[in-house]
Amino acid sequence: MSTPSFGFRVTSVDGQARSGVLTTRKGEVLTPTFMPVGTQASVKTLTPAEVAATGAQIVLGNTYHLWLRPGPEVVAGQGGLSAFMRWPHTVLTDSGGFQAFSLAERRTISDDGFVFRSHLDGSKRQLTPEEAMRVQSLLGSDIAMQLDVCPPGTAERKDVEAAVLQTTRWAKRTLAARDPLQAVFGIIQGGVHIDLRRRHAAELGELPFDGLALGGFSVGEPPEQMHAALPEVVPYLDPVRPRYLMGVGTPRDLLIAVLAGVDMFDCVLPTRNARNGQAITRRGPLSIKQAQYREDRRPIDEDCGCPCCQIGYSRSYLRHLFIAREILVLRLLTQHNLWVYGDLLRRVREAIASRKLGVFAREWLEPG
RNA sequence: GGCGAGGUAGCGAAGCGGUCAAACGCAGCAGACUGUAAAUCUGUCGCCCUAGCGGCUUCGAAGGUUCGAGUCCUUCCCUCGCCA
Repeated sequence: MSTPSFGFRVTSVDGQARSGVLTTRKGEVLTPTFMPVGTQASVKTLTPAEVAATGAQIVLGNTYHLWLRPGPEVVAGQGGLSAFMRWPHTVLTDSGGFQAFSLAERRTISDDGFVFRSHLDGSKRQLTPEEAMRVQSLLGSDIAMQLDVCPPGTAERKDVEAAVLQTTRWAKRTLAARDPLQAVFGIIQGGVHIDLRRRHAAELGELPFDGLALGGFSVGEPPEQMHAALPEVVPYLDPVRPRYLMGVGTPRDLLIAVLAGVDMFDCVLPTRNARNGQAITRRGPLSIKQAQYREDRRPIDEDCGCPCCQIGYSRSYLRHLFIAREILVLRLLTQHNLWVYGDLLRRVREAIASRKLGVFAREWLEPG
């Protein structure tokens, strides 16, 4: 909690929700914040300036992917991840714990760590808590995540409990191996079990992490279970440290989580779904491929300030581009979706500052 | 005019006597996507419906052989190639 250049202060509180300022080596990040995902040192299809224009102040990179390719030494040789990808702002790196979940069939777990069979060439690679910290130090991210054990949403309680225990053991090893100049967040597991979550939050809260994350949500459990758990769990995370809900989510998920006291989010949903033809709007998702838009002259959303909507590209045109497999539409929809998230979080921060988050959230959560 | 190849669902293309409403690809339509192995994946894709080992109509046209024909025979129509 004494990492140089890293800090967090809460500036406004509205119920359980709070807005604040995260300070990193690169500058300030206003919270609540959404972090676009740039797994392989790139927010797919966009330049850093385009990402920043959506309102993002921090992006996420991935230990697992960059570890395998191009290798952390290459990135370090380029001056670190921010310099490498020409994103001059804050970068957070995920630890590879999620790949142990999403690539579960390609890895084994032991007390020491994970052994992956590389998805690139099949070679065996061992990722331990120490290796995850070594790699992230070389990547030079401003915030590193501990290696954790993320059980699927369908896991039985005893397996979730085991994951919690292992994650705590790894948390201690993580801190012993940390780069003292890099902020490090611990990851709380426990699935949808409130008691496990609270206990784990207390355990990790005792350790000198710079922030606390909630992992193991949106991993297959019904969204309502997460929605129900968040207000029961988030207030139990140390309020002086930033709280990060990993891998979440839809605009609705974000609002529910902010109301519960979450400060940071990341999710591939706006970027991946953009590339799969889905525009996210105030009124819900819009699948640009649908035949109903074939002759629709309207933009995705008249009230949106993103380049795509401001230029006035019609749904008809965007549908055509998508069906013709033109690359432009992937960029436009990615920008649009990230813009919607950036705009949403900006409004959320304003609403918290003026203590009107409840009203704001109701409007969003009950579209009509 | 002669010889050869061929006409199968919107398109391309399998099919060589029964289990063929007909493989596969494309196009079409719908859906999924939440710490990114994703510009990916899934379903559907002759017509009808009570949606089923359901009914009906199909494989250029007509006729025939057969218990049974997209598959065999005859004639006709049409494409493409080579030769005149």
